[in-house]
Amino acid sequence: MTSSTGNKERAMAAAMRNEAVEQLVSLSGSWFLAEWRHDCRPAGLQSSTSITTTSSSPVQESPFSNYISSLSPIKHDKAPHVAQGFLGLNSPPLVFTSPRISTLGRPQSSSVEVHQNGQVDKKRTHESCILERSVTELQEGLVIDIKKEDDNKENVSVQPSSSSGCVDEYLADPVEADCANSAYVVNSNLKQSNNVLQSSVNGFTDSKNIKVGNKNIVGKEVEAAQLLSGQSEGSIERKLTSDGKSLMIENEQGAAQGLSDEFQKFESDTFDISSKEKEFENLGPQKVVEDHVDGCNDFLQQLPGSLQGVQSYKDFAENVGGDVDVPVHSMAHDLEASELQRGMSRRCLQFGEAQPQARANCTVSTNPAASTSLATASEAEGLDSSHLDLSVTSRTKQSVNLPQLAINMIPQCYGEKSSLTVPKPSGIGLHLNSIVNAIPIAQVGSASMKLAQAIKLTCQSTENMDSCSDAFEKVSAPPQDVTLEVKVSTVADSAVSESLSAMESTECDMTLNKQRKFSSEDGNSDEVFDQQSPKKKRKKLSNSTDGEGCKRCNCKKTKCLKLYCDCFAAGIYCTEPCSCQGCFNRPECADMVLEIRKQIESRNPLAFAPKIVQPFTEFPLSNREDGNWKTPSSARHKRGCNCKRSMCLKKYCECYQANVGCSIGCRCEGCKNVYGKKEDYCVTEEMFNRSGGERLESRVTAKPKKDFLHSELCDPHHLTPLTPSFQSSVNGNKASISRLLSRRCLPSPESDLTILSHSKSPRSPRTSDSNDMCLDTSKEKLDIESYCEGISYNNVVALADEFHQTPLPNHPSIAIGSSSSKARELTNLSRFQLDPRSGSLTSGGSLHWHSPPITPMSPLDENKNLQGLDPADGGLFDILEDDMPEILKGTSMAIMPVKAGSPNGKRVSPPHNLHQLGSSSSGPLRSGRKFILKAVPSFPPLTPCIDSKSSSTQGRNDLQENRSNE
DNA sequence: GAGTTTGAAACT
DNA sequence: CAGTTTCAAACTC
Repeated sequence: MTSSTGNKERAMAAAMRNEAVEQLVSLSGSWFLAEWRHDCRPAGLQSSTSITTTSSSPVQESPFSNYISSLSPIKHDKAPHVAQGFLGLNSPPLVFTSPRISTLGRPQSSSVEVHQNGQVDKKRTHESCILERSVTELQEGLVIDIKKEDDNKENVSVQPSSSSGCVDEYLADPVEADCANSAYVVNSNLKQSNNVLQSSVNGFTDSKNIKVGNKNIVGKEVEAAQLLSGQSEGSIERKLTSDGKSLMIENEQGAAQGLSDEFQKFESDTFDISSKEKEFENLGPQKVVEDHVDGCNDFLQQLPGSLQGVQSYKDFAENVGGDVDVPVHSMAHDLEASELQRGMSRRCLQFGEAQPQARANCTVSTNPAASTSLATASEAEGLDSSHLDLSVTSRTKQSVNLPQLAINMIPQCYGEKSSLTVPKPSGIGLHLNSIVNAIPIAQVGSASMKLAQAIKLTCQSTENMDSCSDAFEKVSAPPQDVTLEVKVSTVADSAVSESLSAMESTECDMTLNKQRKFSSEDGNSDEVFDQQSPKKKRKKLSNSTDGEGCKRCNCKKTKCLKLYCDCFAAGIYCTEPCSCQGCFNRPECADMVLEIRKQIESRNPLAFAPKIVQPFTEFPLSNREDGNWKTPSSARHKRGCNCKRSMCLKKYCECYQANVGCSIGCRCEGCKNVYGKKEDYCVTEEMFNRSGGERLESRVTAKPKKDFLHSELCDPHHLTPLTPSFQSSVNGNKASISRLLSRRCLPSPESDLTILSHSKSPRSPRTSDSNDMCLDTSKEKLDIESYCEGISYNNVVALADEFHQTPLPNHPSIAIGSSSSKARELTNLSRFQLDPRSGSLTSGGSLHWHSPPITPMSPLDENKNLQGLDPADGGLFDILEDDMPEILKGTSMAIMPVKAGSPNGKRVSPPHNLHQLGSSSSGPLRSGRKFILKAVPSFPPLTPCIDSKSSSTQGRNDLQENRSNE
């Protein structure tokens, strides 16, 4: 009887689900759902409907499946991959899944919600009716199915979940669902681990109580006399799962007097009903739960005798939480074995695979508390991991083009939400995993998994795609996105969960929103997942900050396509650790990223230049005799900071954050930078001026120090003193010179530094080459030397490479620094992506090099660079400087520090002086570059600092000495 | 974990 | 170009 009825019920449930799905679609009005339904649902539905093997088919059928199939790696991976990912996710799945599942369950929950809204009464009545039916049917073993049908009718969503009798009922009633979930959980737990069960049990006392009670009852029934004679264990389970209600009914009817007896026994048991009830209430934060509970309670109440029975059930359930669980599990186990494999299995199985998980998920989602309880820390971690895994996979797939279908299907997925979606998938994954782990049935699960992955991928990819397509449009419509995300996730989940999930997923979509509302407290699993988990990760990771180079961003609105994003600014793609939302800074969106970069560069060619530049020279200044430099390193912030309140003593200050001292370029107020005060820097400059004052003066003349540093320095010409002679030489060897220059100039900021270094560095006389080239002044030589010292470009590059996390392919970022091998610097360098090839930035001047970042343009080979650069072209030099390793190697020289570093970003036309100089020396320099000067405070070009310096430092003296020597 | 502060980036 | 707004990180509670 039961088996046949169960089949019928299943069929009914499937039909109901389909209808429900359609209804949901219509209701939702989201084309997405419709799309999904058409494309995917069939498979999912089928799977759901057809208990057994649907899983695989659905995947294939769905576009997603195609997509997945297209992705060979994924395919392979899918099973394993997904499984793993899910597995990883699995742990978390509880959380995720639950929400999703809950959403799935939600249908019920939704219905429940409706009930809450006012349909509760209906529900109760309905339940009562159902119960009555069940009473009769229970005997037959059909009760559950009937209920499902009823529930399905009323609640579109619910039934799907309940496809199989027991499951259906669980699903149908939120409470039941919860209970079912708990039961499943328990079962799964039994299969998987007791811990989960306990957590679930603890979390869902209500549902558990009910379910457990039922189960227990059932068990008792079975034990007692197997009230349902002839009923298979599965049927029994179904009855049990169906709810205490049915049991109650039975009790009332006396059909299951044995049960009643048992109930009485339970009552007699130590269980405190009141406490249970309290728990129940507590547990019932969610409307659904409450509704269920209420409904159950009401129903029970309606049934005079039932109440006690119910209470007993509750108590029993509680007991079950502890003692009962085991027996129940054992029972469930056995039953599961039979049922799962049988009819129940369908739902469960299909679910099955997903089922346990799905249920767990459902429970979680439905019952926030339950979810929370269920989600153990480990699980949460698992979720995170799963999430990570997903992200990883997505990345790995980055290149993969999502099928447009998928994209089309999920147009909205992109954007922040996409990110959200990802997690959900993970959730799915979890389900799958759990399924896989728990139940061998994996096949279906795998299929669903595949779908889920595909969906995820599509979502992500779509996001990317969309983002790409949309290009720069800002992500918006958060609300929609959310829903979409939910849908997506739900879809994925559904895929995972299979047929049931399909229906449920749609419902879930519907319900998710509600649930989220409900569960907002819990934190929407999805959202939480998306955000919180990332945050957590982020925090964890953030500490590490990738080891060094990479910071993890947490962008929410910029999509990681603006300089606000550290990753984007650093010319690297966002990575897993990032907790950014709607991130487009991914390989998938390389085109988009490039465009944006170009745009930004167009506005500020140096936008992507390393912020921290090491002076060519390590600067004598800092470490050298003078000792004036406090900064640990000679490095300085290219643009300088603009701190007003932090006094450059907090990480708000970019200089401080980079562990570099403030420089002239800084506009900070009250600078107390421990790494070097601006004043000190000025002093050094002064020294420089004095030592090389001539040059400086020529360069600086009009500009404030900063400007001076930035622009002038950048300009080789400015450096000029050298220029004339230098030029001559330069002309002869543009390339060489350019190289040299480039080196020096490397980073604009550096340029400043370089200049300083020049002035300061007097001491090191190193480079023979440099000597050759130029340098008129010994200083220059020194500078060069120092520069050479500090930098071995190659070293730098290597370091940078090492540190590269995810260098943008083309990113030309220059690692200037080379300076010594300081870890910090390295890190800095790592941040900047060096162009491995040339190491140089290409572009002339500020302009191009950016493009490279993304695109591998770097083409500029050194040669090109050199050529392009022409010593004359200051801009190129500036930019290139950094890059040119060869230069460093080879010539020493240089002198032209051009730089680029435009200080705050404002562009400055090349200083006239420079032009003059440059013109004389080499016109090109001037033309090319844009000088970005921050507003230089009104420093008299050098003077103020110089003045301050007066006291000054040995460095100056040294310089003077050097000069004198020369 | 949420809210505030800070300063860079972006916008007008 | 200056001023304002937006943004994300850093910081505080």
